[in-house]
Amino acid sequence: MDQGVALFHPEQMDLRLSKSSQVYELLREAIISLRLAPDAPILEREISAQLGVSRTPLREAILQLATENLVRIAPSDGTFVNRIIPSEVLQGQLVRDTIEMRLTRLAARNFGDTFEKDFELSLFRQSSAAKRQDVDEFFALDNEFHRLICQCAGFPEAWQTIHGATGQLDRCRRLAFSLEAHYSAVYDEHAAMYEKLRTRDEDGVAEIFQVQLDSTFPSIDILLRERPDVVAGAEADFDIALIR
Amino acid sequence: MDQGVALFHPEQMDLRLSKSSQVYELLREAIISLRLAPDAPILEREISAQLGVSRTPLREAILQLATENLVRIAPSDGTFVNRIIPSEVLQGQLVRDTIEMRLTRLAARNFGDTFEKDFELSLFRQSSAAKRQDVDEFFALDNEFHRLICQCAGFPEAWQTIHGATGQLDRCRRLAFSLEAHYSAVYDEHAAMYEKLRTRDEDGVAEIFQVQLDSTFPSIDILLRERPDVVAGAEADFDIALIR
DNA sequence: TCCTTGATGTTTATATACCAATATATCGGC
DNA sequence: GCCGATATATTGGTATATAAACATCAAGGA
Repeated sequence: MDQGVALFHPEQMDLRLSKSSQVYELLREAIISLRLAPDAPILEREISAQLGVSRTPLREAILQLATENLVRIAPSDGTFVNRIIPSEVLQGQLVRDTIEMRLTRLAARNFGDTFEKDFELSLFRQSSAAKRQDVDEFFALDNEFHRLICQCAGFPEAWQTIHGATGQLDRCRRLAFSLEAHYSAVYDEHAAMYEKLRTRDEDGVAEIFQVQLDSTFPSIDILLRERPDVVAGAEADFDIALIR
Repeated sequence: MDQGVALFHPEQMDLRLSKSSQVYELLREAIISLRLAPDAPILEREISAQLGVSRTPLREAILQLATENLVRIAPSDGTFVNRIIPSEVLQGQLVRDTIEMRLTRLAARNFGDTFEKDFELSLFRQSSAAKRQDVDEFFALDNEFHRLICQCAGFPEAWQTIHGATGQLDRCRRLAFSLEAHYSAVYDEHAAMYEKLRTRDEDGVAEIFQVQLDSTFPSIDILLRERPDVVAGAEADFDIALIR
């Protein structure tokens, strides 16, 4: 009813996972990429029909998104995609700046040779996606790269914690990325990080990662300038000094 | 069938929340307190009957617990309480040591007088629970105290991230607590932290919090000595040096 | 003896239908 | 135009049924 063309199709799903997980991944990607825009309603009946699943797994997926504050469930009213909430973007930045930074240092300290081929494959795919200017793919590979670092640090489950706390931040980074398309800069940073990891240069990898983290702040500026409509509240809420 | 007496009763539930959330809190508390022991099966039919809710909200609660790795869902086999997983205890410690430490410092920097009464009420209730030697209550208030600090730091949602990452750690702390019952030491630390927060002494509060964080390591020793049966894997897996 | 095979029962995973509660929109009356 | 009754849509929760996967164990053959 709402859209002329359906946003979701059954063939998008990854059949190896449970239905709930498949639907969750699909919805999350749609929200992060802004294909599902802030304030857009999520109709259980409509989406379950589009995807060919029942309300049960769909509801489970939506609940998960609600715990990440990506959607807002208003009982007896509807479920809606949340706008980008400045304080939660900053919270995500705080999480990356603390845990992920610590894990990245640990990964350098404990780097094991068995990860070499994983990193090299990841970097190759990144360069490939960069050449094709494929935002979706590159952004997914960016996440995979950092998840790989968590594994390398010996705390693979920690990625879940980080990922669950950076939904709002990801929307912001992703949007800035699609507007700026600075593929090569990010690729170069990742390649440099890998070199430092491989040589167990803890301070070296931390320094580069800090640069990448700080590049979020210009992204926030871009977001505010280009798409104030997707942000909740006033510009002043982005008080970056709060976390420095 | 499994137990002579039912672990759960309908009257335990907090009616202000949704059924899913009520069941989630109840199950989580039971797991953290070890009333639901590791390897114990969680039967959807049985528990939904005990609590007087249908399988749908119960399942949603179980799924949430599964994302925290407190339970393991084996499709077509059963759902079981996980043992305490050393690497995830350390991960929880890592999370507290990084994010929560940062937030605690922020709370001191931004302390607002409106929080004074909240802290004072919390401390009063802590001392009351300590007098009564009420482990359940004191442990819950301990968590509430740290959550309050997150609020005070301006990132109330961040508690969710911390809480979701420290389930395994909490079981360990909680068990050591019930074996040691060092109520007064923890209360004194909290009172001292509040004093430092109130006077906006960032380094001061950080120092005390660090002491409290470090007290986890003796707790791990207690856990290994007294209850090796609830731990997954070998003692050697607790390689604390990994995160120092 | 050992291995394979298949029957059987249990459990989760999903689907479906239905009811309750409630927020919102609609529409009529003034 | 404003207000209130009513209709409608949506989530929350219940109940039940079916499917699919798996563990277990007995039976049977090499």
